[in-house]
Amino acid sequence: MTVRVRFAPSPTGSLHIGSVRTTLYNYFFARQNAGKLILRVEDTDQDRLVPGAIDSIYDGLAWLGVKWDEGPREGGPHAPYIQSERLPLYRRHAQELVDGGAAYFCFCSKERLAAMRAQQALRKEITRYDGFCRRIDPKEAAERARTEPHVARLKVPDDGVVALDDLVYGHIEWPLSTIEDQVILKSDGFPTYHLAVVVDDHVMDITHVLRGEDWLPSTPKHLLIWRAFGWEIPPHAHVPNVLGADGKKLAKRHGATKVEEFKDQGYLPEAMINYLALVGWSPGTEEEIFAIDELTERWRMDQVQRAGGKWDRARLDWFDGMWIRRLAEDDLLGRLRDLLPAEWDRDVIRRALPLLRERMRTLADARDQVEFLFAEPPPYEATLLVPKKKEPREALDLLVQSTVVLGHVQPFGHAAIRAAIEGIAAAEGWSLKDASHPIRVAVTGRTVGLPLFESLELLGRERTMARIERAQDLFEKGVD
RNA sequence: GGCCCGUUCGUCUAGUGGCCUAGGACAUCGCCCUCUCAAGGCGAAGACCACCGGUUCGAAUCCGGUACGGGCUACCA
Repeated sequence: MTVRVRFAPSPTGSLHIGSVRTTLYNYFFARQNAGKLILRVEDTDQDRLVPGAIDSIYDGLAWLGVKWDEGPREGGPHAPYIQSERLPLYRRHAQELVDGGAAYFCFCSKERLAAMRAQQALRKEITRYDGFCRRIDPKEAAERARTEPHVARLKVPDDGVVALDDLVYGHIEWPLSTIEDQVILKSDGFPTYHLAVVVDDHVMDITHVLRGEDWLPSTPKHLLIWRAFGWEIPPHAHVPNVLGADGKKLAKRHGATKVEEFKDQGYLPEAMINYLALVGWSPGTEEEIFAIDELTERWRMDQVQRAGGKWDRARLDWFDGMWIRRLAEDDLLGRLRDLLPAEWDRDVIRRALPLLRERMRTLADARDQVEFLFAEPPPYEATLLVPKKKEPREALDLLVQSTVVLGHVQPFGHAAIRAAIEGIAAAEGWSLKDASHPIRVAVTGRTVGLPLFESLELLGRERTMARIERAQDLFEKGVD
């Protein structure tokens, strides 16, 4: 039997990094078993649909490089893969349960249900459906169902237990007395999630249900539905959630949660995958840099953590830096393409790359770092040119000296430039560090940046000199 | 309230009865390297393994309880 797993997002928003992590685990599992990964869109709640959500799922996973075998756009033997397009299937199955006596029609109004729950809460009882419509004769119920609005509810036995041997969490039991007669078909004719997942997982031959831990509490409901149909229940594996820093489910208020936000911020998909895979799973060794194919090879279900993991941006940043430094030069350059103005000379950027890449946390950092090579430095105060413990006059002096010397350096390469500046520094009794400072500010407008001598080489003699001379002019007003 | 799950450095984690006076990584701090900033190297600090009790010659590891945290408790998924 070939392994078939699925990821089943609801199109209620943009692709969330928490669901990406779960999707990743499904992907690893499918791939390492030479199985199939299925994308199924669970849009049974028509009120919560968000336009563009499916695009976001496709875009996000495409960016990450996660591929699947069957889905809404790629089709497959069980199409359609969007639940709202499979309505007759669910209705038929709900009817089958009603006919078999495992489910029944319920005509209770929302008002009655609300009042009932309020009463129960008041008496400090468990709030659950009281079985009012269970007592209606099936024939009468069928008759009323023709004209009256109704839902279908699963008839849950009053006592006994349901149990699951979860591949991650182990054996779990639920007393049936705490589970209410679950709605399986809503009054708008749509199935609830509970009916739809079970029917689809069965019909689509899903061999392993691998999903987020937050589904654990509804699992007994699903188990009961599987049981009611008399279908064989596939193994289930729940994986812990990705949490916010406060330990609660990761949500918007914790900051960026959509993959597209990370893409836009210049993160590498490799880093995202690497980081995310390691929240909730560990190879059991001390290695931690893994490409998606290595993860696919190494990941094991029995190494999946049970406790939820907190989102840690700083750690993601570290992974991102590692991956930026691992990328081949051409590759890095390619990814920078859209982040840098087209008119910036790619050859210059390529030459700056070795200096640049160690200073990037994300791809978005590149622009700032190399901007001085293509544009004049932003305005700055003359005082910025003066190193600590030096006088403005001394700084001006040094700049003057440097234009003299840099005018003759041959060739205008970093080694010769360095030697020249070292020469001035020695003559003036300055440290190289201090001597570099005014020149760096003159040329870049900043006190920190790429290595200076290489930067000057990239800039070229003419522009270097022009900028240093302009810096000298700044002193005209200020000094004596 | 009820049901279920969880609990090893701030964070991600190693650890499946003796190798643990608990290892690694991120973050933090210091030193080195060094033209700045990074990167890199070295080092420090940081966890009485939630707590209490039991089993055992021996427990982070097994058992029970408690506490705390989380999830669910909808005609949401």
